[in-house]
Amino acid sequence: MIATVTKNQKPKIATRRRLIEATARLFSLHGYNGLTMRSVAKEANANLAAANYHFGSKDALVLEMLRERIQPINQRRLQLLEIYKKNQPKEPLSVFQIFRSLIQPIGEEISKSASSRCSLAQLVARTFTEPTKFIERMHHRFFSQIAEIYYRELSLIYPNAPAKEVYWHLHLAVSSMLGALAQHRRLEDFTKGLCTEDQVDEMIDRLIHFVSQGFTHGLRNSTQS
Amino acid sequence: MIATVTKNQKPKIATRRRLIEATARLFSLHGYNGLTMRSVAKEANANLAAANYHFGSKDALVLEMLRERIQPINQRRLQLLEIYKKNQPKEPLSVFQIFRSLIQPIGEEISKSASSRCSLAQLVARTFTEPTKFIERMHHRFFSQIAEIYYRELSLIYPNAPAKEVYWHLHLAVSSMLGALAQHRRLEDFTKGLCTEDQVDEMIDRLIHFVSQGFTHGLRNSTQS
DNA sequence: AGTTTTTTCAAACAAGCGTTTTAAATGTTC
DNA sequence: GAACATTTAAAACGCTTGTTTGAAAAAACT
Repeated sequence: MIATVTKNQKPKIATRRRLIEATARLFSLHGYNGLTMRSVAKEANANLAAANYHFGSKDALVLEMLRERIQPINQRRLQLLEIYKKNQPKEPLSVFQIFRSLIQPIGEEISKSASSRCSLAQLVARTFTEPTKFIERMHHRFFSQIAEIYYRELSLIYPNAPAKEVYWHLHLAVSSMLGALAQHRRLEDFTKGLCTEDQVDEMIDRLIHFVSQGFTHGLRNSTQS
Repeated sequence: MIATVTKNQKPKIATRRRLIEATARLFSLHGYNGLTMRSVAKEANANLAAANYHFGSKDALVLEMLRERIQPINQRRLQLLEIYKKNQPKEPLSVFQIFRSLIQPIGEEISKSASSRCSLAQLVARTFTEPTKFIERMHHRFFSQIAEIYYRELSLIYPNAPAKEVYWHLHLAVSSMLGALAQHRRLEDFTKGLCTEDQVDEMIDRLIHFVSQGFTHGLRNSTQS
């Protein structure tokens, strides 16, 4: 039942790859419920049964696709945090640096996948709006630990601030980030063409500033050390 | 086919009401695709055919429900803007007041509907993530004009700022608002119980501050008059 | 070579979807 | 009470969904 490659590790990985890529495209366009096995098969030029053969179920297919997309972003986040820390071993990170490390990697991945730029933004954002149970599991698996890391970094800057206060604004910052990613496709329409959807770098840059400022100035009892 | 009440204006409005209420609950929980006519009928203790009889189609049912929810909020927004203006006819509105008028009405409606507090937040937020075409129509019908009004108000405060700049940050502010509404249900989980989901007023209050600060300090060339 | 494993393919499965259609039941008006 | 419009009720209509099946094709291995 399960595909186990014994020796030659690359017998015909093409189909499996195409299925995942197609899933990513269609998921970001239409969400979980809007994605059908038949549409995936068609988009990937594969047979309907292929997806079930390679992944077992629709859930497993989408989950694998998400894991593949999200994990590199999270690794890059931690990497950026480490880089910033090494560059200034004496002083603690700034709020701006922290949110830069959180948001920048998404921008990098969006820019990397040249075709259909906003699809990854849509994908990440949709991950937080889809109500399905398996997405809930997803969050606990991929986002809960990284959220904890960022909470710790921020509370290092505001050692006297109540934990509740830091959590509140981290929550708002993350929500803003996700909202901005989700709404990005509407940018051009919303601004009557003044801002175009392909200005991903500018969006990311502005978003980092926006969130940092909101966090810094919105924080009550902000007894910064 | 279409229900037209001739004389006695309230023949049996109960079913129609229950259908809309059920639609609101299920829509905010499961989105458009996750909402089925059968689940609506069951939730409303009505027959499967009742919804189609009263509204004609699933689209029309959901659209009517959304209209009923969104229009009072938009009216209240404009009303708040007018009130603030009357209270200070000489000086222009502040950024804080503008975003207060934008966000506060949602909090009021959430608090009003005592049962299932976060459902309206979910509902409004979902309205912006659902990809369905009829929701796109929805936006142009109910949100495009009010977005224009808020752009004008903000550009009154920053008369020298480029339109693009104001649009950019209004977009970010609105995205943050929607993100915060969408993520509200995750607040308790995200903050490990420190912040509870029923603290709607606090969330709204913090959100207004967060967004105002992000807008004010994030704005480049912010030559405030 | 031959054998076995892996992959593809077309077809069918049961279940759920929005909608329509019938009829009966209920309420309203004269 | 009769005639009417309005509302329920149950069943069925096509259609799409995720998944399974069984045989054919391809690839890998000895």
